[in-house]
Amino acid sequence: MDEIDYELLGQMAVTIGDAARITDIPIRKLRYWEDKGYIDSVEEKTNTTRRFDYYMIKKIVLMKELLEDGYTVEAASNKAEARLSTLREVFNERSRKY
Amino acid sequence: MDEIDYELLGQMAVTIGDAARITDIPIRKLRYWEDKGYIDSVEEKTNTTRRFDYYMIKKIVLMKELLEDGYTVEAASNKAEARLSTLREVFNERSRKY
DNA sequence: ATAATTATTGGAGATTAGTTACAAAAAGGA
DNA sequence: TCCTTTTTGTAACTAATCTCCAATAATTAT
Repeated sequence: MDEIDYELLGQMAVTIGDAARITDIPIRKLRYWEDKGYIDSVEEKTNTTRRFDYYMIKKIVLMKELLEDGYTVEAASNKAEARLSTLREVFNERSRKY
Repeated sequence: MDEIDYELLGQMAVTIGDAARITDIPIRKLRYWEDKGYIDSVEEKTNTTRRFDYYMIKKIVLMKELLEDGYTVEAASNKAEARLSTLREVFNERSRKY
């Protein structure tokens, strides 16, 4: 009962407002990044409003650091993806089925 | 980069609608349980709407099983708390500060 | 310097999701 | 039956998010 239940974690996705607060990236910017394809929100059947899962929050935080370091948004996205590849696999395996 | 970041996880709380979907407990029932003090939503300064964190989702799922097993809501709540005590400690340590 | 590309931001108007509060209906036990 | 626990309904309201059209910065290229 100590380890994290990935089945549950995979289903826990936060709203864009919460994502903005957690990552300290404005809502407007998150939507822009999604428009451009740098980040993705979970596609759901039930919800019409966006949700961001643990992996994506992690990626956004990492992108933020890379941007402060001088990378372009695209480069930051690519580098973040590369660094989080193992985490992503875990999330792809146990992806939520709404 | 493989392990779960509890700082992040501690901040990822879902809406009541998502909690209902994830746990398969009706929204109305979740509110009733909260009214009675069997479960708690995170108190936030920013949000006026409820949020349930990983620990609470876990507790709700466990309560559901115990209820199906014939326990009363109160008993199920107590038993769930007991079983998840170590997980709760982790969440208390690294509680989110909104 | 001007033009083109990349990145960010604003706001109106509509929609969805969540809130409380009062109330009623089941279900279980003494 | 009576009392308590548990669950559910709904109305009226507030909060949060959505899309879409557009504008402004900032950076890079010619």
